[in-house]
Amino acid sequence: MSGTTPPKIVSSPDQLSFECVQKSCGFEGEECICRPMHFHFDKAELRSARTIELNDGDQLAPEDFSEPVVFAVLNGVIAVESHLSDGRRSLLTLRFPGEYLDMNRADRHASGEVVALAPTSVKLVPRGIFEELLLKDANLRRIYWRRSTDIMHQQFDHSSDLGKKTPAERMASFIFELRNRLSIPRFVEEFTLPISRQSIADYLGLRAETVSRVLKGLEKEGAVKLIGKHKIAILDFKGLRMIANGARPRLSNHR
Amino acid sequence: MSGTTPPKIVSSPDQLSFECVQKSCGFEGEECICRPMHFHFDKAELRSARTIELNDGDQLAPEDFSEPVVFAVLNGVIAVESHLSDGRRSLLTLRFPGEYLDMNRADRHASGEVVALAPTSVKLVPRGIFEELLLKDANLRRIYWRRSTDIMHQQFDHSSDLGKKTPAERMASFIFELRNRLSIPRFVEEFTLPISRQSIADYLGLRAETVSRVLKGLEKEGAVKLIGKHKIAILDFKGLRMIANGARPRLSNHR
DNA sequence: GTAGAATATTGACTTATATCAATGTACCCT
DNA sequence: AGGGTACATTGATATAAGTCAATATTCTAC
Repeated sequence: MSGTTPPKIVSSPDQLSFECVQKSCGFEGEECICRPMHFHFDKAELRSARTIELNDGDQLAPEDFSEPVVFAVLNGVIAVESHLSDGRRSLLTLRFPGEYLDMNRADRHASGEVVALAPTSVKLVPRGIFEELLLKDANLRRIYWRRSTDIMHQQFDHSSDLGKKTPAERMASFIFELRNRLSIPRFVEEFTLPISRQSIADYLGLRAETVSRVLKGLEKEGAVKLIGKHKIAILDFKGLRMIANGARPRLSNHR
Repeated sequence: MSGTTPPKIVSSPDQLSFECVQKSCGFEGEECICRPMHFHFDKAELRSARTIELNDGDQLAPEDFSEPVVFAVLNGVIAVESHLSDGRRSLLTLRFPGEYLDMNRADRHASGEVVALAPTSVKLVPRGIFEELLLKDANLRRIYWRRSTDIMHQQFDHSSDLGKKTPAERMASFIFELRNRLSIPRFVEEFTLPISRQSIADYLGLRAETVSRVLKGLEKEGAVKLIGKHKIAILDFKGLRMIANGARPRLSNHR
């Protein structure tokens, strides 16, 4: 019912922000269906919640975990990062604008640090306050429960990527994951890779060199087109989808 | 406050059942702290829920997903299983006795089938009924929310295993994961590997042959002892923990 | 606009683990 | 108890992706 028609954006904006995502989905305000959590985090009760600004590489401070919290990403990207004792780095999960991350001190100790992978602002809602709100608001509850299982299944998909897929297949999956989670609409052809090659590698269980080679390989295959270093366009949706699903016999990715 | 003292079990029972887990934790009834969800799934409101019996390899039937459900594992093991188009199999997540799995039809379509990896019984609670109960029961709610973030962080840990760990490190992590999730108490030395080598491999993103070799390697190192094919004892906790955390320089696992 | 630093790409080489194939062992059923 | 099937182990080999090192590109700050 919003009077506006979808704006004719063909490439998504560089800066990752909720407003951009919202705009690119073609709807506004309560009409925006792409990131439903955000609006609920924006309720009056939550407006008072502290907003934290982070730069690329910044870690959330320990004191931000002194009680269980829900982080709501307004713009940028955050990740849960873990390091093995010898320094190997993994990014266990990513959160984009409009998404949230449940954390508490014990969890953090177990699984890793929360870091920003770009200039980021997150709203920090104490878990207790959030739970009270959940109890009062059936609609929020419905959305939250729905979203929670979505997130779990995102993690499952990610495990599937890491467990048995080749680098090219992981990369193809990741490109679709980005497209979905950034709510890039159909009519947008090219969009920004919001994190560095190194971070992509650490998320996909690869080395940065391999990410480079695989991206080039996908480009040679005609599946995608790289525009500069940080933008990508999917040229062959079907082909890329097949690669992501492991349908292709094999993709020789080395040179 | 329970009058009973912990039974002197030194090896855990072969059959994976809630009663066994409960017994091996050394407490009984409401005193049993190891698997809190189970008792709540055992409430009067849920007793009416259908129980399904499955054999090793059985898939939950599509009609069991016609509405969103919570599966509560009473005994055995279930897994979410996915297959890439060329047949590669992954086990995305495991659920042991006392644990639960949220599923709905859409999820299932996205992430895979639910299968049993052993003779198993699961209680099938319609999501709607479960949510009503959650609203009424603050204690259940607390436990459920707590458990939900635990499960999420279990998935994170698993991603960390899959992303950057060597086969030996994954295996070491998995042994601890089993020990924890089966609530094997300290005084129990040996316990049963509840799933096949192939399933371990598919959960850890390895091949069955590699699992074999790695287990043998860990045994040679003196970290564990294999008793028959399905029991294992941890001999060197600290050493195994170091391997799991990637602290060891490297472990030559081939022959 | 240029210098310097950070990030990304490319190349040559190594090796861990997958693969393929054979053998061994456990378990189930009659 | 024994025969057959499924599961697990062991061995030999190939290769995908990691590693190390050099070069190129992009970004930032002055």
